[in-house]
Amino acid sequence: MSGLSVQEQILSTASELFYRNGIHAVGVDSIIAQAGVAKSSLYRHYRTKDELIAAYLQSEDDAFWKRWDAIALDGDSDPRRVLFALLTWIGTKIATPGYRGCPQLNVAAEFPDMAHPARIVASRHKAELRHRLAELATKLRAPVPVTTADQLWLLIDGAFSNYALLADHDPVRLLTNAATALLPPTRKTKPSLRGANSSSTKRRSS
Amino acid sequence: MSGLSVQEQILSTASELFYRNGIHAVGVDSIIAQAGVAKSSLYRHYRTKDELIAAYLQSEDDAFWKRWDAIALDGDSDPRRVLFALLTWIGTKIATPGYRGCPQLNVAAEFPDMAHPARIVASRHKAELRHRLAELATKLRAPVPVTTADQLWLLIDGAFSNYALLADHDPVRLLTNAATALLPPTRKTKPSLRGANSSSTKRRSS
DNA sequence: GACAAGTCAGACAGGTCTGTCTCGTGTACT
DNA sequence: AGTACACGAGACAGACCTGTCTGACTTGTC
Repeated sequence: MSGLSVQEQILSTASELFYRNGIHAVGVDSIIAQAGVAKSSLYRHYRTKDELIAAYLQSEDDAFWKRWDAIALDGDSDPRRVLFALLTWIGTKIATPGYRGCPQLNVAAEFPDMAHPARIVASRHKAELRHRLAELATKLRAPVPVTTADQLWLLIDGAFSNYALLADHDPVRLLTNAATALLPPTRKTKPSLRGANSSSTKRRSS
Repeated sequence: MSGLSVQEQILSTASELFYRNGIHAVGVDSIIAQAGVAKSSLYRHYRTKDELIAAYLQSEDDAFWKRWDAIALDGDSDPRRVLFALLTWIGTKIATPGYRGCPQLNVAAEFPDMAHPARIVASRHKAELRHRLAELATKLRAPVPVTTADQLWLLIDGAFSNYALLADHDPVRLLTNAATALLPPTRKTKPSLRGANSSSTKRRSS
């Protein structure tokens, strides 16, 4: 019924448990129980639990960029609209019930050792985010693209980190408004882009 | 020699170990060993480990606001200089060797349960940060103080979360530049341009 | 001196953790 | 038919976890 190979089943189950409960709170015994596989199967496909954690983050990384590309390569060539679509996607994720923050940041917070295999994946993920934002900022003709990219980066990860307190405060609008403030103003006297974008919602209350 | 009461010694040692290694990686046995106290003493002052974790975050909260007030109430009444002094403090912390991120965010990432006593302390801490930033934004005459405050909040926590990748990239300048871009311009000119001043400093190294 | 409380030291219970190992079964391929 | 191997089930080792309990020592107070 599952249609997944044993290895896929292990990774899929581990990912869900890791993300929902945190790494240290999830033992391999509960993973194999929920996945319905034998412990020997888990250790055949993953040499250690640490390796499984790294594989979990790697799969999250893959899924993240796949979705990113689906939005960025949507056919819309206007970089500003692309950025806002990406921020809308991220803000929507944060407001989704069951969301628990960025997996990469969560694991990084749990493992101080920068040499941990999962930590290496997480660092690479954030470096990639930084790189892609810099590309976007360049297309957006920001005066110093790397600086603008870093500002957007912190904004996004700050939103990820505070998902619990932000979910009720329209993170989409918060992110898009902030991006508008950080980006160079649109030249032509089109008065349309100042926050009316993507979130024509009501005024925030408090 | 320590001059600390047994309870203070326990909390101090636990705080250091918790912060450096993460909560789950630190057992009470290692805390009492390093603190040089008996296990019964620990459990006399703290009913459970969870309570000790909450006390740890509470003490970090206290220290954070004490330092914040020392900067904010320094005698300088210009809110813009106050904000920049605070951001400089935070950016400097991030670039300090041994820094491991915001304790509140780290613990929050490790404990999904919002009802966990430590999680309650962390939520209160971030709500307080949000509140104080809103006060500052009001003094700064931001058009919508709460929005500006939230943007600064995400910026700060984004920097905290990425301390490892940011330490080598001048977090002080990144934060202050971002704040400049987010705040209303200082000059009494028309409030039409924003963000153009973020590139007034010298070029980033990379 | 008597008593109470704080403390240290450590045993102990009951559970969980990661990782190894054995054994029996199914299955695909030759 | 024979072989190789992935797999499930589970015992097992050795370590670690939180929390309780006992006993001896010290200190302060009456």
